[in-house]
Amino acid sequence: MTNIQDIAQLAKVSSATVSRVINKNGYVSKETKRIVDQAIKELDYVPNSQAVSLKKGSTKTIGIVSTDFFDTATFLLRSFTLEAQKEGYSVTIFITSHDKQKELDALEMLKSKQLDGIFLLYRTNEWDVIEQYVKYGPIVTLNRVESAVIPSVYIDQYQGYLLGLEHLYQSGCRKIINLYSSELGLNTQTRIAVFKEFTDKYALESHDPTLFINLSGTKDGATAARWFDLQAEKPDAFMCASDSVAAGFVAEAMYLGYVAGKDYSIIGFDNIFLSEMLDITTIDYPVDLQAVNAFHLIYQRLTKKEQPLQSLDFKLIQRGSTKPLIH
Amino acid sequence: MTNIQDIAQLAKVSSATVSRVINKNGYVSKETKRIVDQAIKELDYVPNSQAVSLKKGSTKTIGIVSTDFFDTATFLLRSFTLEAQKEGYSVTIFITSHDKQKELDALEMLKSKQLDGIFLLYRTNEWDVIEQYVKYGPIVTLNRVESAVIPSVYIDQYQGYLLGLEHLYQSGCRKIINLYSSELGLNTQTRIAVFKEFTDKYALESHDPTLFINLSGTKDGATAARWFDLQAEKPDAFMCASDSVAAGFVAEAMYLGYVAGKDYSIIGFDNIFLSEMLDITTIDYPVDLQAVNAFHLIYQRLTKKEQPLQSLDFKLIQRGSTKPLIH
DNA sequence: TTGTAGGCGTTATCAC
DNA sequence: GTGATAACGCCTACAA
Repeated sequence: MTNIQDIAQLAKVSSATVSRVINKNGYVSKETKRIVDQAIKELDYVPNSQAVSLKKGSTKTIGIVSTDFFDTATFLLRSFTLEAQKEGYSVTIFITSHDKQKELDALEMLKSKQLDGIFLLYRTNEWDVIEQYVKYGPIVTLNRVESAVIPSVYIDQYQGYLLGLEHLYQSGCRKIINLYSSELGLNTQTRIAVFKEFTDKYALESHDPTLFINLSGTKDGATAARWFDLQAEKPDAFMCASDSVAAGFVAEAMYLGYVAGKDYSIIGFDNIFLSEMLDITTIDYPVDLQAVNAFHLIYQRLTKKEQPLQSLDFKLIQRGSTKPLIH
Repeated sequence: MTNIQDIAQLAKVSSATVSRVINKNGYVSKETKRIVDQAIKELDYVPNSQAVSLKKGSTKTIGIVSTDFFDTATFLLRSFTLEAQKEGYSVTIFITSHDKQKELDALEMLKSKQLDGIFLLYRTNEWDVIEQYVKYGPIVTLNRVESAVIPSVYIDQYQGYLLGLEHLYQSGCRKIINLYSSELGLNTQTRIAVFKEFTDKYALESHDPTLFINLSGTKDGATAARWFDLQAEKPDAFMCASDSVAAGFVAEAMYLGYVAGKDYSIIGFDNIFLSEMLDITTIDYPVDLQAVNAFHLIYQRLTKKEQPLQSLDFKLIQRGSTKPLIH
């Protein structure tokens, strides 16, 4: 493979001069620059990035680590990568499949200098073991975490969730069921708390949260729809933890003969294409901005350059799966 | 940062010995191995992978390049990464957004040794410029391409598509409309040809293909459904290029009052969760195996180790969006 | 404005 | 079995 020496030889200069031309630093006369550029073109030369990395101590590569890549994770991956590319960084992905060792492998790459930083979407190891690695490079996470060393782009779903509940109330719903996701997640905890506040405020009927927990995919939504079908005394409305669940519910309910927005109301969460496709009211929040912020946090720590973080707001996207407001 | 010299010093041996211990090659006595391992543990040492890469001339990293990452592309990404991880490779992703330069940037990384190989999902540049890069490392693609140097894991949709058409015919449909995807794609060409054969065989009515071309997302499916609604003389059935299109059609048609499998028949393609969710008959083929094969092709060229490729078969997944067969 | 030379951290080929 | 030592390809003081 052609290297910097070959260029130096052909251009009849030293390798140092060639390096200066390539990196555009240090003095080099117009004429020699021309000759060197010519030689580079002639031999079709491009610097060996392994050598550059070794010398500079950075690979300009950031890892994105998750238990798996579905739904929102793929959107985050996409936005994060696009943002990283703008600054000349590459993104390499790590799927842990809930395997602690695999997550550690990725973390070790930070230590072995293969990665400059890590965006950890959904973790598997305990926080204290993950924190051990921040001394090797910046780690940013999506999870909510109280850590002095690991910043998070987590956004509290409190506001968004309340937005949905209020909308249901204003449109006349009085018996609302929550479809929660992961049992242990802090989001679920938040939702349970918010729902209690909400039912207290309007003196509404509450329900046992444990009956509708760990629902995350479209299949879980379909299961909930079949439950709905069997009830003698049916609830007014469903508040879902994700669009996937809402979509699964709506699709299955449709086959059972129930029309969303008429026979019952339902609200999703995330505003991905599923809710748009099935005309489901949902809560929107900027997933892409979350990813952009994650990159900026890492970039800041890497370069000391400040990059402003965008603030993230929830928005209710009103569609056909809920009734219009009562005035 | 602690390096191999530090270990050598602490263990009172030379760096060469330490290297032997780490790489498990060459002779080293049980006792010294013990001492060295001890020192490594004590200083929490891990080899700098940049230096290893430089020395060995490989980064154990493969790039996956696509215009974007949606739908099937994310499944391919996922399966490919899982397979690569098994052999100790990392995968870094490149989104070109149809920008030729961005695709070239990724290709250049092969040249600059940052990547050992590339899996090119959806290309942007012409094949002859892409072929220039195979001398720097293996490139495998998903597209169908007649190239001596770029192998493809493409599978001819002929069989799968015919499977769908025959099913429609056997269940009584006589006026069938095709919803094609990308105008220039070879898959579309294949489909148009197969459809002609099919209509000739059964002496059925054909239709102008250009009317239903470039349909790829759920929105395009919805548009087609609205067209269907407006027709005085309606077709029996729709054969779609993807589940996304079929799903968009079914969802929109539902809101317009048409029930799939009753008022019309429709078949998707890909068998992703969308078709399962909306109970749409579809054509299944193993996307994951395609990705696995892609990795194996790259791996073979990188290591000279043979890895058997799996054969890929189409399968009709019969669901509620088509009528039962007539006996 | 340009060249020399040392070093980034590792591996591999020699000797011993 | 083990230890010097020369690469791998590049960057960057420091000299000239």
